[in-house]
Amino acid sequence: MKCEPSAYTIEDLQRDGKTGWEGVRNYQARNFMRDDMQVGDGVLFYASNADPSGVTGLATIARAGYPDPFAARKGHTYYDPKHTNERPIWFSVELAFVERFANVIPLAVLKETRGLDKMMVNQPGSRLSVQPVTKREYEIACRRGRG
DNA sequence: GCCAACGTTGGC
DNA sequence: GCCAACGTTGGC
Repeated sequence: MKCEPSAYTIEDLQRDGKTGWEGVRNYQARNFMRDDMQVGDGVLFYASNADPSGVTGLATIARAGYPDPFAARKGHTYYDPKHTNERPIWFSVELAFVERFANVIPLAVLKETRGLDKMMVNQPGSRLSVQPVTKREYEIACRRGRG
């Protein structure tokens, strides 16, 4: 799951312990959160538009997909008039902090790591803010992040 | 800050 | 339903 450091970081998550992941407004990313994420699933936390961009730590799914509360809040940045409580369009999950990597795994390192070549984030033009990761890729990334 | 890639919007 | 215009993402 990607986020720009100006919005939220792994340090913020460490401080908060838990956070709701609101504001995803892309249907494919929405589908991953709504349909595929289960409580206890592992999450690679990725800092985008960062220096360097890369995986900064680990989180876990603390609450599976539920309607994005801000999508129904008039006046909120994330408000969408087409979204209602009866017919929700946008979904959130809750993340819980797991671990902060001592060193960021920069994107360039992800790209050259054996076994991660098929990872979505390594495909050209891959902008989705929520992407699937295989168990194997997750484990390889963990090893890298822990040095 | 540039710009390529990509998603969304809206006129027709 | 096509597709040009436009907005956003995000690496560099």
